[in-house]
Amino acid sequence: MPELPEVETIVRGLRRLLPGRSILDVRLGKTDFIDDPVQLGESLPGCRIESVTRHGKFIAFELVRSVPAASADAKTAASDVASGEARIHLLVHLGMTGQLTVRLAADSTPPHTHATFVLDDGRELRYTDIRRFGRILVLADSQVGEFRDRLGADPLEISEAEFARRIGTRHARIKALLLDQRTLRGMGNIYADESLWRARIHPARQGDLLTRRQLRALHRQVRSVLQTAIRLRGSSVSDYVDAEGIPGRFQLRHRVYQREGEPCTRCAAKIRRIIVAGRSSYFCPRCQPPPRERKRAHQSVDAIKRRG
DNA sequence: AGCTCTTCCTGAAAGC
DNA sequence: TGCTTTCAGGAAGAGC
Repeated sequence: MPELPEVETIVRGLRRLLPGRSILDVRLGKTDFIDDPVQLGESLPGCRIESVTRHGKFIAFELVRSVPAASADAKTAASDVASGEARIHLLVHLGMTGQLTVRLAADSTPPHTHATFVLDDGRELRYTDIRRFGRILVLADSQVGEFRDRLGADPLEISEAEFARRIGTRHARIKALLLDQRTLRGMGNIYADESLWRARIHPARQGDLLTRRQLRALHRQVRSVLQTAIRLRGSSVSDYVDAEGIPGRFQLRHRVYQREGEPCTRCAAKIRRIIVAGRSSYFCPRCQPPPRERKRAHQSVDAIKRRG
């Protein structure tokens, strides 16, 4: 499943292929995962791709209209985006099984290809997504700031102090916090588990019960794991491939993810799997000791004491 | 308000 | 063997 390193790898690939190209046509299959398919089809043709960036797990294409929208009639003129505003943004989230690839128009189209952006150089940008957990939306230039602000900090850019402020003040379990895109943008299940193992923190620990030392270790390991994964072009589990259809190699470095029952590479204890925040969470029961089972009242007293 | 649970979807794998 | 059931997971929205 694509998380920050996979999306970053895809963005870097697309960045070499797309800026300068124009979108001639949009073809859609199933559209239940697209915010406004009519708007998507009407507002993109005639746009030139200026840049490709990443907001958390969203891939963002900055588009500039080089010719007037074909259907700028009274009906579509009411729409913010179609009404001739020059700069718009196409945002794509890959969900679980989404793939965004650039192929020659003549190349065969794989099943579950639900959006095809026909380019002006004989190629196509294709969105393929078996489960359709992804999302495609178009935003006016004026809406992008607000959209970004609803997401949390980028884990590669966040300072240790900001990390501690966002995580160390929260009651939720650390695994839930790492997965919450409004806290940090871009973390997913694989890198949450791998970071927690490296920082020796149990996934069910509460954010506000982590020590300063643990917060510091987690901040460091989150960044380290993500940077290493980007270097190896992401993790290919399930069906992830980058913009050129190439799989990543970080899955070979996984220490806990999908290793239930196998020995911990640090201490040889058997890796366990539990459900935290509705997600499979893999951890080493010896390196990552579980929080003590305590009654709620005792937890509160402890939390107050710890805060001093 | 803040946190957790449920739901969407498909294909792989387990179960019978 | 072959059909049926179960499960995985990102994030919106419901529920507590």
